[in-house]
Amino acid sequence: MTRAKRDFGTIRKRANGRYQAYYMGPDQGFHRAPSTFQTKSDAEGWLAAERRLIQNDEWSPAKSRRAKVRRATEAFGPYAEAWLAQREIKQRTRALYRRQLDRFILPAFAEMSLRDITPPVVRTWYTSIDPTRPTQRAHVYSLLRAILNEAVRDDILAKNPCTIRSAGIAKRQRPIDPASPEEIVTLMNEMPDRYWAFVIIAAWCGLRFGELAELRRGDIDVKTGLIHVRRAVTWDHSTPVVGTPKNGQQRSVSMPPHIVDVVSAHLDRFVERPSDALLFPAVGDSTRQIHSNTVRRHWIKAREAAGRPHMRIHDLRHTGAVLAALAGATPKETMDRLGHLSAEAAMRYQHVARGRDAEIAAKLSELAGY
DNA sequence: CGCTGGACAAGGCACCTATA
DNA sequence: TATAGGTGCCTTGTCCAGCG
Repeated sequence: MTRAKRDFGTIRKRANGRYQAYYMGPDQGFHRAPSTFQTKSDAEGWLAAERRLIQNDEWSPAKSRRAKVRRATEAFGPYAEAWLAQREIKQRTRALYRRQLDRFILPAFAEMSLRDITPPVVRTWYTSIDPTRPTQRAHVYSLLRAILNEAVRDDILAKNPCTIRSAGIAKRQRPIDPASPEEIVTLMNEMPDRYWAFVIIAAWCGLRFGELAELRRGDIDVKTGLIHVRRAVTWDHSTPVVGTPKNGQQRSVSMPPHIVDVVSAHLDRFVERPSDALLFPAVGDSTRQIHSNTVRRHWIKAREAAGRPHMRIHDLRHTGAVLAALAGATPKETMDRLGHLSAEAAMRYQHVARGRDAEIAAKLSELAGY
């Protein structure tokens, strides 16, 4: 029986002619190869591989690695179900993930073992998802990546096979294209007069639809020109739900002086006296908030007339943000006005405004005859 | 019968926080 | 500063009921 001592590990020839290898691990424990080897060089190869793991700091006791291999053959389906069940997320997000799993992810991967989900497999799957729905595609990809990231953290996978660059980022489809002051006037005039103030407040003060729909007489201070945005309405099926504005940010927005008259006339003509009377109530029920589809129906006609057939109601808010920036508001001031929490959101409008400013400067030069 | 307000589901965009 | 992981809300398309 020979026993060759080496600089890493030991190889021992057994009586039956096979070779056995073992070494002392970083954990100071004794680790033997799971089986003996036919040749000495096979044993050496095993030792070299173990040593590389230690050097790369990827080593773990062989026993637990075997457990890992077993778990890696676990099917994706059950793993994903457990992942979703254990996640602490909002009901709404859970429902979203459920749909995405059922429609896009499980049909492709449910039966596969985690180990068999390789980057090429993911790539092939990714290209099979409708690219004309980029937001959905990015979201679904993100979800798969998040689940497999958990498998990495669980030490089931060494690396996440979702390696497509930027695939999880949903780019905005349309550039921010605010309405000009002239277009705002046209849009307003093309709407029924009970919505004039709606358009003008959205465009010049940048309120969200849900904030406008929940505005009440008491929120408007004609004297100081302030609109207090304290609440917003959302819809749970057919029931209006009143809460704080998105991000929980209450704020007060100054009306530009030129719109105060329109707003004040609106209060006189269309709003009931009590301070909790809605500015834009549902038709036929003054206690109920207007439904977005009701405004939209008129909006679609108005935007055609204004030559902006693709403009959405929410784009009026963008308009408000860009106009503020154009008027010289700093990013911080724009944030406060719009109720943003992050500077990035405000900066987007600042950029658009800078582009506009350059346009205006160019027009001025034209006027001057250059 | 066309118009209007409204319900509803699904998709998309806006915007956030944490973290590397 | 970029990316990942979440969450909220708006838009779109379609269908339906009530009404003049």
